[in-house]
Amino acid sequence: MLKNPVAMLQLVERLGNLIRAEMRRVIGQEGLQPVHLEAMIFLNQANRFSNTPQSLAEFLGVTKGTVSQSLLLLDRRGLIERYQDEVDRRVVRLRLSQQGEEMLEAMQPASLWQSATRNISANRIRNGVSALRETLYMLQSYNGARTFGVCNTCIYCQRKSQRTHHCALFAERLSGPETRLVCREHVPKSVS
Amino acid sequence: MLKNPVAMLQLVERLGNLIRAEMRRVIGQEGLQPVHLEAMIFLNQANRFSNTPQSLAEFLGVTKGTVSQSLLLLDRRGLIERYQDEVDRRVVRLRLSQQGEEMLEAMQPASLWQSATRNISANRIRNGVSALRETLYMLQSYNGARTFGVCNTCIYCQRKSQRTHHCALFAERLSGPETRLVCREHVPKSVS
DNA sequence: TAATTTAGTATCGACTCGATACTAATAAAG
DNA sequence: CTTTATTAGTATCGAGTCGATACTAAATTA
Repeated sequence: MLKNPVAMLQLVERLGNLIRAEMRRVIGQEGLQPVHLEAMIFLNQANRFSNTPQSLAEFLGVTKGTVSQSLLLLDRRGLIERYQDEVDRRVVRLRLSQQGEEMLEAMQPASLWQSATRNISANRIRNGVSALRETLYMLQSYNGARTFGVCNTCIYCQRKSQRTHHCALFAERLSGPETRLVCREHVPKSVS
Repeated sequence: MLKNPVAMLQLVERLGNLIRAEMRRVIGQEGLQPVHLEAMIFLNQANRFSNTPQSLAEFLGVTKGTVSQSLLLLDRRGLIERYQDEVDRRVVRLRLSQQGEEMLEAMQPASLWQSATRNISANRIRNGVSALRETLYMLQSYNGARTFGVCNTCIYCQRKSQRTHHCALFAERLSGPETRLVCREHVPKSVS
């Protein structure tokens, strides 16, 4: 019956709602919904093993049928491109279109948050990030959800030289920039 | 271009999505949506100055038209009761019905979160709560949103004796339990 | 007394979302 | 090899959200 964890939950819920409301405000005039912005943010960060409808559905926590509808809309609006995978011809690959990238760049969804956190001490934020991250990992492990972290925090990521890395799961080479992208197969190095 | 605040934003977004997905799971078989659960949680905590459709709309960050629809559904399901205010006959008062209270009690929406935070040090959680709270206050002040805090953290709440408090805004007496309810007119005592 | 504001409801259209049913490509089993 | 799963994705349906708009009725202001 600890009170602080409940307080944290309510803060996260309330902040989440405010973020969604802010998304609605920013994106509403484009005729989009919050989930569309979330999808675009994900596609902007997903690596080449994770830029599929299935992966996006897992990230958003919705069914593949639902995500298929949202992708239809984003495609109609010209914000994403869909193309078939060459190896496995069942899978569809997704990427932001030029227009999608420009829109995402233009609306800067994090700017308000940046202002809001400006006067909070770096140490307090670090502590907050740490507590939230740990909670997230626990919640994800409870329901078997993926962590969707970036490669350089993943147990499968091995540094080969100054500039090249290697993914032990997919057995493929990773460039430096690629190690900062989000992967659906991510397994966190340590749960600290 | 600080990285930690962005990390915190992404964590809050992701946790918010997971909480919504969990809500869907818990409440889906009742034929309800996440927003219905949020409304019920709010109504369970709202004080007698804040238990109205307007107040709920502001809390949820949606329009009064939208909230009116959700209330219609909750009413049809017998989870809330609506009654007219005696003084101002335009306003509708809301409260959970017996059945609504029982349902809310039964599904314990915070239980998974309690488990997830069990092994995090109290100090780290305190820091996290502090950072999140400050961010929330900043975001709320930016867009003029209400803080929706409990009376005993509000500048208008004055302690009269051991057991009775007084609200300087509404100029009314508050019982002890009432000072732990959420108010739409809440103004935080300090932004620390 | 008239004009304005406020609280709430009703209706419409676009979209989400889960459920179900489907297609097509791949993988597994015999 | 062929048959049988399994997997990735799409299509369709119904209930509901959500903003926008238009409305009613009560309260407030002029």
